[in-house]
Amino acid sequence: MSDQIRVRFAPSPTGRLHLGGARTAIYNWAFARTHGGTFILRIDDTDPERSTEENTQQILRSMEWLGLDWDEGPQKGGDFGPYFQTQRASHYQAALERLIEKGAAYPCFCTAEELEASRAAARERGDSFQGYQRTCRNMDPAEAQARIDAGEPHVWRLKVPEDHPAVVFEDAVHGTCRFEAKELDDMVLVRSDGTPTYNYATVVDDGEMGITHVIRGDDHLSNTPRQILVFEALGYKIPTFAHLSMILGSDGKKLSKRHGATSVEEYRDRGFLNDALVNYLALLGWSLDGETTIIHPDQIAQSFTLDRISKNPAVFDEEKLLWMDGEYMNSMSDQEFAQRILVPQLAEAGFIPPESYSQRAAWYDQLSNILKPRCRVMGDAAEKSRFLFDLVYDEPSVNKNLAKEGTRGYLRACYETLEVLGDDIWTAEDIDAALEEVPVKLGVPKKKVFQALRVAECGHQVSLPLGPSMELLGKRESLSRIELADPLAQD
RNA sequence: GUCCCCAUCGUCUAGCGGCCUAGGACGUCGCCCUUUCAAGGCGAAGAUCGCGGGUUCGAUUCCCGCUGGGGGCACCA
Repeated sequence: MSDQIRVRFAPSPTGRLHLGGARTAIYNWAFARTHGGTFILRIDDTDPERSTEENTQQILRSMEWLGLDWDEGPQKGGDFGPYFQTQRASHYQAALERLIEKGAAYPCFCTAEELEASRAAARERGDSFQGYQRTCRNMDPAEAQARIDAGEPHVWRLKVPEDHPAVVFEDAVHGTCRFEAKELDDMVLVRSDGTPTYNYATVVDDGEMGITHVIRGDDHLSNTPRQILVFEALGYKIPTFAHLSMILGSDGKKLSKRHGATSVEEYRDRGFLNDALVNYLALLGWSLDGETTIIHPDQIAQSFTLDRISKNPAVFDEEKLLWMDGEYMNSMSDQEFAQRILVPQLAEAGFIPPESYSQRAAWYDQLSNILKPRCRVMGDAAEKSRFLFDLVYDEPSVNKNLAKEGTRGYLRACYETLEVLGDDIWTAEDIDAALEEVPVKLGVPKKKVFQALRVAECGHQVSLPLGPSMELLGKRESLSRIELADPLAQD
């Protein structure tokens, strides 16, 4: 029974995949995976004005990057295609014909102006119902046909049964939802240009694709009763609905561009890990047990249930995402971090050739080891290790730690101590051990000595640990950096 | 205007009538570690569970009203 589950994510290619959409996709995917169901990707491109091929590709790439693999859809195919609404015109047409035959749809010749006027009048009167007044509903069929034949523009509307009872459905996250039938007017199914409306196309597709659970944004909750009416008219099995609350910006308003980065690819480009983003987004409105926060995507794909989805809208908190991304980085092995993050980042920054890992694997692994706990996003890796490739003195750091009385003596003492170390024992432990004696001998606070040396070696008063950094730099380079800094120091 | 949805620390949340002197996580603030920055360890502050009525021996949990947010009401999705 559980293997019968079929869910879909149906984005409109009117823009990039944004965080809200991504979360919806994650929930659908995780739900399908957890229950051994089928995850379908469908492109709802019925809006020719705003839909673009580029956006479609963009969305597919974001889905792939997030690791949300789909079983049916673009690039995959499937038995229920096509998976682009623009290619499904014949299905909508056929469904409309069935409705007309059943007397469940009728043509309406009202113009947009007439409808607007009627709506305005209803508002004037203070009517509670301001929808379509069913002007054309009872038109003589012969007259209607004559006007159609004469080429008069018309739309097709759903003929909601006269005495339809209230529409009641059980939403998986909201519980029982009830809408009085009188609130629902005879919605437009097909526009005068022959294209289907969203609420119609969606139902035809969901019905024909055998969707069992519709997991989507809260903004569709009010559309649901309308859609149910269409499901009924078409004789499709009505799926279970699960409406997700919205993702808000820090000001409590719906998340939008003015809150900063909102698309998946922006986060990818800023160096976030896909798994961390999926983990974070999944937790924005869903919880495993209320205690666990780090849940790997493959674990989410094994334990996702609809009953643990929260009803409240959630504020997107980038700080927490940043923290989580750091957690994912820090939990990688040195080797994985080196190959997946460090080397690519250094190559991108132009410090090393792209294929240099194998030549100095141990060196990169070692660097990764001290880098990992200090990174929140990928870019930090190159930024925090650039001093190894390109020494740049930070003015404030030099002024505060190097351009001070006595520093020349500190550096020389360090130099002399390190110089005598054999090349074969140039390890962080040896370096640290040897250096330990310097401030003691000089009788000065170790902080003064080490911060001066740190700036000499790394160019900045904040850096990776000194010993390991010098080991990575090598004896020759480390010593020459001390000499190089000599002019900056003082007696 | 009307219909609908939502309401627990600054933020994400646990809670599905007594286990709650409301738990976890991010963030914040201390302390420890320490030659910097992180990471890690320990700890603290932070929520009269939006407000007011009920129901009940007992409400964060159930019901009603209010308030505050949000969404729909299109030949947009």
